[in-house]
Amino acid sequence: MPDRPTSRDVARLAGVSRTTVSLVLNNVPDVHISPETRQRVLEAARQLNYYPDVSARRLVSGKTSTIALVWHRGPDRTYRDGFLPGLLQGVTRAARQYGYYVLFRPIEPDEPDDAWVELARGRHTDGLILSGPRSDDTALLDLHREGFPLVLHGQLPGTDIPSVDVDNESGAMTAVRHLLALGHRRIGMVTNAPLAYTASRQRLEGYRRALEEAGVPYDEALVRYGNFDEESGRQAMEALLALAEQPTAVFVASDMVAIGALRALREHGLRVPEDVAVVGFDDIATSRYLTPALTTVHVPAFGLGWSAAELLIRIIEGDTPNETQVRLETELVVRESCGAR
Amino acid sequence: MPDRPTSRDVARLAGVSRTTVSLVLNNVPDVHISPETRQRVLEAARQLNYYPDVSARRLVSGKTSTIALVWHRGPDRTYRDGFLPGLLQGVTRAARQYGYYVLFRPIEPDEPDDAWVELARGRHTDGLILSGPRSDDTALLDLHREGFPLVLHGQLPGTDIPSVDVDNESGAMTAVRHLLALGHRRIGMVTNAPLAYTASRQRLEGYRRALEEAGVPYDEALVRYGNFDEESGRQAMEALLALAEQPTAVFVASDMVAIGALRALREHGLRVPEDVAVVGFDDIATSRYLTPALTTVHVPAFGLGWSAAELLIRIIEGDTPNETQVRLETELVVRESCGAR
DNA sequence: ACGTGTTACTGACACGTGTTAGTATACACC
DNA sequence: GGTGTATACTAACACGTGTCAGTAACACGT
Repeated sequence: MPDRPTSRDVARLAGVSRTTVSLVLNNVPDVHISPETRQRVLEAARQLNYYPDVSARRLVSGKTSTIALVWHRGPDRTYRDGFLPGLLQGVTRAARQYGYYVLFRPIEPDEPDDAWVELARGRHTDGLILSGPRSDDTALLDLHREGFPLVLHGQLPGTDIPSVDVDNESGAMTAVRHLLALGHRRIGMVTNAPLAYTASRQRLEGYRRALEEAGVPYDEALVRYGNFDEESGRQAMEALLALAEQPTAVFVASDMVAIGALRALREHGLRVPEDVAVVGFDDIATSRYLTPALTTVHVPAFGLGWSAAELLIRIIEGDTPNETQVRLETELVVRESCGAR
Repeated sequence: MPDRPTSRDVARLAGVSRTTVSLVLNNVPDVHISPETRQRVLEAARQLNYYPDVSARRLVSGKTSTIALVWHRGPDRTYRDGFLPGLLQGVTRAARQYGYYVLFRPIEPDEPDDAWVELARGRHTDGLILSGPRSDDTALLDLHREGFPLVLHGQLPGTDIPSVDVDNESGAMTAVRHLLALGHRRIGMVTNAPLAYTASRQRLEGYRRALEEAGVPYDEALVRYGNFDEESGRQAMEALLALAEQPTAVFVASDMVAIGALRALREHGLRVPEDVAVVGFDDIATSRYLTPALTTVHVPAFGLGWSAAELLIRIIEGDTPNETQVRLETELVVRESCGAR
């Protein structure tokens, strides 16, 4: 393995100083280099197959041109795994557009929650996107206070840390409005997760407001709580079916949980959508292939990734955006399970 | 934003030289530091919340402690997207275990195929995992010849570049053997992709060998070619159903393609598995939720990621493994579509 | 002849760390 | 009392780059 060429080698070959090499290769503006010299330097660099050492460049410039995506592995594994490719593609695409690299850093359950801080403190990256933030993370607040560029994917109530998320409440409203428009009045709900999760509370609130808007009284007996997975959906649906007055439609605020709900309905010999209509949330890849295909609320994974990265890079580059709390709209995807066709 | 503390600040506070700080914090062996001094240094570092600057460290040590996963976005988008989370988790887990970071670099269709070489040439990383390599990539061969650490995910016939892949042929054999054991003799096959792809050829070869082993003659009319997506599977199945003598079972070498095949069967009013048994390949997340649930060959995404990263890191650290062509075994997942239950 | 400005470059420093070679002291050994 | 050795540290260099201050040559107007 021959020694890597440095800018010194290029300078020697071109018969100029190292400074000139740097000026030419970086296309520094407002500096005069004769066309012949410029050409000689470029030719020498090409001939030696010279690539600048990014570590040295990082050290002297103080910029890493790298952002990191920190991925907390929580209990909602399945859903988030389906979400990752889109999000990551959005992040990397925006990063590339602005000339940044992307470091991917999952935090495994056996690691401390703040295992990611070294990325910031050790100058690994110029900024961080944190997916699935915890409010008890003091390191997070410290870094934000010190002005380190951060963007959250998901919400952290009570802070002004820039964040990107989907508009959960409006998404849930759209879903429930759709069921109301189809004539349903007795509409049950299964949440995606316990109410400790912000998204769960917001989706429930959307359900509530849609009912209110239509003049349908809110009935607590019709609300059950999912817990990310299929099994929790099955149990929640069982509970709703045990009611004296069964719902004619159910809004399940997570496709994964909805899969369990559909199974419970099938086990009870009930047809979807004829006997009970179902609408989900998330639009995971599987939903379109279910029988019946699941009507659901699409979450724009790519858009979230793109927005998060773009917002972060703006902050890094000192451009202070006037809106740092980005909420993307969802979209209702009508398939078979709601009975609209 | 106050200035970041450097090792010089720590040294000053602890009343020692910068060298001593480095020796203490890196726990350099075979060097004698008195317990009191050691304690003073650690205390000073803690007090200043000192983290070493990795760019400086990288520059002087010549090591980046980073590996990159290069992700070519090819035509098999859907399948590979489902594959990414597992692979990435495997890569990052192995990386963490050995103290490496992971840079994720997708190559978009509008980029040149060798857009990733700057990662190697510019000393961004100590080594690369390339997913979906192309054999016409001369930059790849150059780097390998120069001794740059590389591991391929997927195979590149005719080179000795270390690679990690699934044993496609044996996986296909297991699937077809299963159908043979269930009594089927007229077994069709739909490939996952055109035969230009190594994996397609290998899976077809597995089908062939399993038939041969059972004394069933190979009939070219029973073989059709998929092209990654659902629609190609539907068309291939249509063609098989148009045969005078229809198959009683079909091995579809891709779950995504199998979904299309199932749709064609449904459209023809045929029941699965009663009229036609189906076995897929890949075990994408959706397969278990199909109706009927798809029997398929599980591909260990996590294991592939883990193996690739571990192999790469071994190579980086100068440990020359005697086996550089890793082939992981698949596992048949029996569900409903094969009729074994 | 003189000052001014422009062009085309270069020398030297700085970034923050790891590491080698070296120094000063203390102590043991015959 | 000289030699050898272990202990506890430090001074100085190196990694490869970006950039600021400076310089030599030359043109130009008066």
